[in-house]
Amino acid sequence: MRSLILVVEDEAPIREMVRFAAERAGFAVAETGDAERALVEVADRRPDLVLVDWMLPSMSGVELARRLKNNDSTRSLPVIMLTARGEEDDRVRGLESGADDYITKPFSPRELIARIKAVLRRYRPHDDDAAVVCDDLSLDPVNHRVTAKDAVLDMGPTEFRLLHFFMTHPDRVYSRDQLLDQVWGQNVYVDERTVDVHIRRLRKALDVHGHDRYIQTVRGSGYRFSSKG
Amino acid sequence: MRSLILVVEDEAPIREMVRFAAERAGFAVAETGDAERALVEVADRRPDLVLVDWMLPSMSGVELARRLKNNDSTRSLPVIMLTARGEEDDRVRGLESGADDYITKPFSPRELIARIKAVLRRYRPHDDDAAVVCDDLSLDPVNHRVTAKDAVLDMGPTEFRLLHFFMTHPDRVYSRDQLLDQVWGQNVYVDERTVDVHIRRLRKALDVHGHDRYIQTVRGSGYRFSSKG
DNA sequence: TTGCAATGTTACATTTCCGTTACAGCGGGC
DNA sequence: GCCCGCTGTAACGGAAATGTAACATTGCAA
Repeated sequence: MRSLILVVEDEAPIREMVRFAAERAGFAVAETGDAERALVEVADRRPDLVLVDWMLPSMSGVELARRLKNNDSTRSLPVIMLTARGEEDDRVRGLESGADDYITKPFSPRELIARIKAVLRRYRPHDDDAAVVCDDLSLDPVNHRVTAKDAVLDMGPTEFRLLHFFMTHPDRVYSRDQLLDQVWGQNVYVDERTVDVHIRRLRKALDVHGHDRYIQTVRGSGYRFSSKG
Repeated sequence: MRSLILVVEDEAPIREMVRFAAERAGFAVAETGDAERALVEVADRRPDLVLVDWMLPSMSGVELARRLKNNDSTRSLPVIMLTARGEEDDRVRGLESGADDYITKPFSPRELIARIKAVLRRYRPHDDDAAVVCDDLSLDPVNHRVTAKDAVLDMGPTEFRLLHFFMTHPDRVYSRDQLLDQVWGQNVYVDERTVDVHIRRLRKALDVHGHDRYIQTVRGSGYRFSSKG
């Protein structure tokens, strides 16, 4: 049985409707009205999906979504945002915060189910937390640590996620768009050239002694990580 | 230059805004108010994306999306639906009809661009990525790499696309015009003699040892790629 | 063979793409 | 509050790729 967590302020109609719809779709529903509490629930229950109301007492829904997406252990958790505001700027901020989709209130149970299914369908589950080894490199997702020949490499979070993606998908060219999708998130709208900069930073971090031979540029297409030097 | 087709009834604000946003994002915009006409435009212009208004005179946007998704040649074409607020049931039908996303009016240029980019990013992996092998040559579209007897051949992007087309259409004569259409694009006009130059460059790249026997000149007609030496 | 048109080859200016650096904004930790 | 690390954007310079033109060569026909 799949499960979802509903984070919503005290709004009886919404709560009842979501419960009705979700249970019809085969989801177990847990709910809380407090964002801090929601973080604990997520860690505890490990749900398949989180529904977050835009307005929350202690923390905004945007902030909650952002926190979930900034945490490595919850990044792969789909988040749908509930919002009453038709003001488009807020909706963009909702998407940019990392939410995978949003629904504008009022909405029907049918729409909710359709969106849940759509999000789960297009969501690709992240790889598990197994350590990854390529040639001389060893990456430990749990401890956020990369070592090359017993030397611990220093890099930022984005560079780490980028390297993690590369090491789990080696020897294949990825466009900047695809990398943004996979490493930054599907609803993040940043300039493609940002990838270049982080590639540079990652190369610098990997370049312990001598030239980095892992990341290759494929002109006009993107970048490729080579598993064997 | 990427292009999109906007299918919308006579609504000047929407049309102007989409045009503004799309051009800023580097899209050429073609528009029509008629769904039947849109199907023709799609076949003709082969756009990268279609924006469909939910309300259309001759055919509903839902119906148009369904038709596009039921046709093999247009199935991989991303469709975004534009819909007025408050019709959540319709929005569900929009998603179920096969549209890849929808935007609720009113929306900002920023949101539109974000959604367009997200949808295109999602679609990129559906590119044809089957390896092609002819005689001694092996072409890998994913890695943009060509090998001949374990030797990696070095060539530019245009030469690569040219060779890719040849290897997927061997043993047939193509005129310079046809090659420009297939390899450069339908609405790009460059001098026909440019083909000669790139043929030359490709021949040079393929000419590892001895004379290249793959590309033959058919005087007065064009070039032919021979699958077997 | 000669002449002409088609094609091969090379050179070069322009454009596009990428590496690199600098910097401002933002959030977290103290 | 302040400092500091991380992030995304902009700007600049250089390298690769492209398209055009000029010249050389080939092939066909008269």
